[in-house]
Amino acid sequence: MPTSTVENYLKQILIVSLETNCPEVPMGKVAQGLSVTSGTATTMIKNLAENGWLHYYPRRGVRLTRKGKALAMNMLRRHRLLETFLVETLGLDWSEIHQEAEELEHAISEKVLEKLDEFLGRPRQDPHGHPIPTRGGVIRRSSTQSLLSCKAGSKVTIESITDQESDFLKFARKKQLFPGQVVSVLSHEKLADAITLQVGGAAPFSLGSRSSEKILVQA
Amino acid sequence: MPTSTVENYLKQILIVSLETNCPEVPMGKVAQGLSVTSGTATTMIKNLAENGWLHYYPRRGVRLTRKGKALAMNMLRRHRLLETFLVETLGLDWSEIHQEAEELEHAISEKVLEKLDEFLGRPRQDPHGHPIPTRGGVIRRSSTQSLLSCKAGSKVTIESITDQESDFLKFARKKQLFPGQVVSVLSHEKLADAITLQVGGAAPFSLGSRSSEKILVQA
DNA sequence: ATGAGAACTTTGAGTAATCAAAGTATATTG
DNA sequence: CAATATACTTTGATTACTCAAAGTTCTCAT
Repeated sequence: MPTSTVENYLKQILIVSLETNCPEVPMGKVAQGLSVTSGTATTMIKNLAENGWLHYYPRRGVRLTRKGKALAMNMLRRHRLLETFLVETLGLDWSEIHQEAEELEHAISEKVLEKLDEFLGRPRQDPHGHPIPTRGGVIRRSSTQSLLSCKAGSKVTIESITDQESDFLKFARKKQLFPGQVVSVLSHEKLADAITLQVGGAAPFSLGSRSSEKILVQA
Repeated sequence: MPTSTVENYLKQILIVSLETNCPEVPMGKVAQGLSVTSGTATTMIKNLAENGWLHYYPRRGVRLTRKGKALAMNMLRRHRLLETFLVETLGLDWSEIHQEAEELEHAISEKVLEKLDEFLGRPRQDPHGHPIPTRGGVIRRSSTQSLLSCKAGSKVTIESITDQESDFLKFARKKQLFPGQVVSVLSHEKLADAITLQVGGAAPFSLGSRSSEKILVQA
């Protein structure tokens, strides 16, 4: 059984490699992400390599093995399911759940995790809008997701606008809604059929479901 | 912040002192309850004493300070609330929750614990029937005795099962021995060390003293 | 191409927890 | 009371981290 330190290192490496879209992660990022000195990271990484969690290329970086990636994905799944639980079920604030989940993810068993997933209705995204890996360790690409399905508090990047109406596109452009833009979902009132958004530092505004489902986003 | 090892030692000492109804706990019980060698327990206890968690009387035993008892009670609260959550909300089996809670209790924050308590409707007892300490660290005691002290012919209600062994709990459930069940004591042979019971309409069966003293009841 | 600085590794030491085995005190029992 | 068994403590070693500080390699700008 891997210790929670091992779990943290692997998860951190996975997160960086997903962020940078590159499987090889430099040592500096590892040390920095885990708030340890670079010497500590080197020692630990050599140990992880010996145990088959990753490949270590001295002075260049690190790359997860299949086994390492599987565990890291599982940690991401745990983390994101727990965050979902903390917000959806217990009503904790969006801003305070990360640290909580960070602790709990090492303590929850596979069995409890499955029950939790079931209880939550097998959510596809956490409250931040990040995709939750499947039990098999796969991240379903969320590009088909529309703004309509985003939860309040999530932060998403616009991928495309699925409408050719020039009026709508003009409106979208005026509101800075175009691919690449980062949008904060301030609220999502299902009953009022309204999503309130903010783009950059501009004033917040609302969209109805008709409009928001035309906007495809990525977490 | 105490480590989870510290938390475990203190909780174990509290449990034994509640069971034996005596605040002083011998080293042997500590080592045994935590599955460590006696030497390990001695070393650790000396360290706990230095940090004000307990008083250490060499070759006699150990007694929690107010500070130590407060933390231990808090651990018991965490443990029992988590067990309740695992059974009530996630539907885990009664017999498998102890080990799960054992891990989670060290990872859950005070804030999440309060939200959980609220979500569960501030339960007073866990699924085993054990009382859940209040936030202030107080156990509301009810007048209970063990099945061992019941006379032939009496009819009692099970309040709790004071054993965490998964095998025993499975057996107990098979025999319908769980909190809330009404049990008729058909006979109690002191010399044969056997108590014969009937639960509901099922066939009568017998328990030895070892087992029957683990079952706490109310008249 | 070189020398300064960044990025990384090595070394030596510390902490928290553990065990096995040897040592010591206390209780029991002949 | 002495012999033994039980309960406990001490000692020395190990594991899994961690840091600070010294040492090494690489990159890139002049």
